[in-house]
Amino acid sequence: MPRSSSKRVTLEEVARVAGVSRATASRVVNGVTTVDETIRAAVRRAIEDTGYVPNPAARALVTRRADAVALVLPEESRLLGDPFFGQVVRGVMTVLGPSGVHLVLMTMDANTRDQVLGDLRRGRLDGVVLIHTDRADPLPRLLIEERHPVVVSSRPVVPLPVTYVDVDQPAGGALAARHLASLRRNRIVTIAGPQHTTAGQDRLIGFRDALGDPDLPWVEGDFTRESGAVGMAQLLRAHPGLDAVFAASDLMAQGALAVLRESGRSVPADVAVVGFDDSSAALACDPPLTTVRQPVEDMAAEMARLLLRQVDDPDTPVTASVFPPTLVHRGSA
Amino acid sequence: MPRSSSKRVTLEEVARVAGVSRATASRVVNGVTTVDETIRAAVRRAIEDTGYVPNPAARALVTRRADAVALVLPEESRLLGDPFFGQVVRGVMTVLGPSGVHLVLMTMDANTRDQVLGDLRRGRLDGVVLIHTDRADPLPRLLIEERHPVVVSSRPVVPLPVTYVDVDQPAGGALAARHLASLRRNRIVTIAGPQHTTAGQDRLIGFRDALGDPDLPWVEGDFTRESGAVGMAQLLRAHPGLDAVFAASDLMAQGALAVLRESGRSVPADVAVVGFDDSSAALACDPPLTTVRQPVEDMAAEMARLLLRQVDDPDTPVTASVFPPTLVHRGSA
DNA sequence: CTGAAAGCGCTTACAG
DNA sequence: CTGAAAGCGCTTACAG
Repeated sequence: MPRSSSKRVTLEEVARVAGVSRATASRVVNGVTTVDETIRAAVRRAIEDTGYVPNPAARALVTRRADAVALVLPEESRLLGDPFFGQVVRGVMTVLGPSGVHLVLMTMDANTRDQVLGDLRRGRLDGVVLIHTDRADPLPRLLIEERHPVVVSSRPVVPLPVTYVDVDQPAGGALAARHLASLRRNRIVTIAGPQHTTAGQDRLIGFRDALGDPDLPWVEGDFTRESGAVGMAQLLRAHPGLDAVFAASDLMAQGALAVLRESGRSVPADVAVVGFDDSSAALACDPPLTTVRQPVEDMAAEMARLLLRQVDDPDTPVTASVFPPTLVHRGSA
Repeated sequence: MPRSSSKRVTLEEVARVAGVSRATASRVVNGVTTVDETIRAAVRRAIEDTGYVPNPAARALVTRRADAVALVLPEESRLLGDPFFGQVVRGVMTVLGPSGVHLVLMTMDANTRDQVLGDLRRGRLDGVVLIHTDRADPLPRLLIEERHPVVVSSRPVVPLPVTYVDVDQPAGGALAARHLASLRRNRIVTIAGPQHTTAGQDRLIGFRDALGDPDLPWVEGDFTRESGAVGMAQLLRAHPGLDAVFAASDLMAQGALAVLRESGRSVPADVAVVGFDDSSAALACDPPLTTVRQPVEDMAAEMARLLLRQVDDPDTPVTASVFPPTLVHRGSA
């Protein structure tokens, strides 16, 4: 039973109680296997008796490990409170928790870049997971240059030797395409995501290729509801006879749905609609949205795993981990 | 301009470059005011030139400060992804960010208690903010006993000398009561929260007192949608003529709304409904819910502030910080 | 397999 | 106002 000692117990005291050197006590604490069994037992008991807990600062000073990594989310307003964010945090935590590594939460604002770099340089952070970094953000490149462990949440637009985790975006587009084709729709259009993002590009490519229609009508949105509405209106004007639309995000699908309703078309009878993300918006839609789902929590866990691996071995080669999307069948298509 | 030195720069080197002792260099770094202006400038320049960043582990070893606090959320599944959670994180971050204190995120599971206590004991964490701790949870008491800085998110049910932040719950109940009274409703009922929580008790008390009706019909729910539905059905059976209901949570109000609709009553024409929390559920309701709002983000910021104060001075007296609720007027009442 | 010793990079009484 | 020195609590070559 640990003594409720008011004084802080150090390894020194454990060594004294166990009748060994501080070095040996340290070895037992750190699970070095070469220590004699009897001695090990004595040290164990001493630890129990004294209620010893190692001082992480002292340890970090020599090991140069903080046992803490940062999770950097876009900007305050955007993701916090979004269920997507909750899934990311949960996924990361499932792998960090057991390892005792601290999850330090940050949002990307003016000083976050400096703080992250500073914390990494001074060894206050071992690595960082970057969620949805803007393509113009210099942070990933800076981190790579300084050789800090980092994992990003999607394939970078500009080629960069960085480890990332992503959903198979083209496959997601293809999933939507095949579903609409199976419904015998043949006047299909799409509201694509921003073409300066890989998600935007790849979902469009995958969708178009699976359809085998190089002339597929499409407009570009920016993933927001508003852009979905605008895009839908445009498409309706140019192709009044359309009978199916794939929106590269649930929010855009939601915007499209509203415009379709205003135009007097019913979903899915007149027009089938498929979204992307399986966000909370998908369920809020009327009818609920058929959509392409990415396994966010699993992906986040994988990001944490890949990061920890880099922390353990800085020479771990850069890798990409790509997850298969699935189609969630609901009322809209 | 900082040299991009490959070697880690220590205070030792700064001192050498500036031609002073390590002690003096340290004083400049830490903003000690008694240092001669000329010397201070020299050290500043040396820091610039060398690109020095202090090693937090070394500093922590002597100052016994981790400059990190934990935010402990209920359990994985419940809060993550809830907008409420996003507001809490944001509020805490607004005060932590500028001070450079790390926000370590944890959820309450089997080993969280041990981890928090361990991290606090070994100085890896300076303090902890506890959100919605279960009343049976021994953690708050343990933290107090070991004199660790802690702030909890609502008044504890069992008296405990702990600093907390809460909304004025009775005032919230009163707000709902006065609003319904102003609508000339006179067959008012309420679905109260769990009576083993202070929120549950106080919202009921405030509501009943403001109404001045000791015989107010009420049932007890557990804040969930399901319990709201069950409670509404019960009340409807006993008081078919009711014309207003106050639910102590938006979720319960949502459950009540469904039951009212099934019973053929229209809201707010036949029955006025008021909820509590102003959660996302309030907006998802049809009609959107009139509800009592608590300033979650401000409250979270205050929790962080109170925690930091305790960290700075362990003898800071225990305090309570109570925020006024407001009524958000929407369609349901 | 074990121990004596050096060293990680700071801060802070204590003198002067 | 400044510096020499001790000390924070560990880990880890290096001998033996």
